[in-house]
Amino acid sequence: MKKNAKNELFEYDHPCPIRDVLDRIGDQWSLLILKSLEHDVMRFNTLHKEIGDISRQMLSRTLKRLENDGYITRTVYAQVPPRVEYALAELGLSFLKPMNTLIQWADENHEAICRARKIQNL
Amino acid sequence: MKKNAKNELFEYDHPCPIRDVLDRIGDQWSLLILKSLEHDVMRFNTLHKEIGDISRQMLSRTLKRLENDGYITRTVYAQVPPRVEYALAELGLSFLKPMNTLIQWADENHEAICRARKIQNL
DNA sequence: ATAATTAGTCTACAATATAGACTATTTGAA
DNA sequence: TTCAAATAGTCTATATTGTAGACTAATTAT
Repeated sequence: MKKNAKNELFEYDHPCPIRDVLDRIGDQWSLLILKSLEHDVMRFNTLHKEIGDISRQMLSRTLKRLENDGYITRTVYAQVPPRVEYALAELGLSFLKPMNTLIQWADENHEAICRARKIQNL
Repeated sequence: MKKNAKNELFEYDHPCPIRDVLDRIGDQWSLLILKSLEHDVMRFNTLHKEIGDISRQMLSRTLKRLENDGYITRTVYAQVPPRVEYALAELGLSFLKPMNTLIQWADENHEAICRARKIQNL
């Protein structure tokens, strides 16, 4: 078990970096959340509405994981009703580049995939 | 509902290409499978062993989806015991580029993520 | 007094994934 | 002959995960 810069214990789950990163951002929601934060700081409910079909529980969990991994920051303002803002952290910012390469590919190949895809319940 | 080149009906799920692509490859296993096929054609059981912690059912399902979307091909040889080979199709091949950009990022930032990460059950 | 607002949490239920037994068919060994 | 081995899955009972929507606390606006 190792320690980070702040002398906290941290995990080093997989010897394989791909696995380690994918286990976190390779889920249904992480990329969508990061993409939503690309241009703006966002509040919880705004994200919830923007993404549309995520449950509050999953949004909450995914945000916590992303924060814990250093992709985003969470800032609480001492107000009522509460104001909590999520923003990309340095790591999240640097992740935009490969993520957008992926998204660009998706854009370019969207039609090809739709054409290849037969109707089936898979 | 539209038709593809072979005059089959196909789905065009989302107006948003990112969603449409992510719904398919943004799961726990697709990227790992595609990565496994990068250099070699592979058989079912070989993939199962190589990935290690995927259940046969999920491997089977994910392969079907990847095939259905045109990322991979499935070739059955008339032998006993059966021989079924999975390989990257054109779309899967073209997907390697953005995927490897992502993987390279993962490699480069693996340590930073581990350092940022505190031990928690998230 | 009451409603509206926010960022979540909680709970009962629904959907999804897992492990591991099972299948059919042939070859090769005892 | 009879048995084991091999392959590509499927099936089923169980375990894990996700969902919808009610709920909370605190304050402002009506």
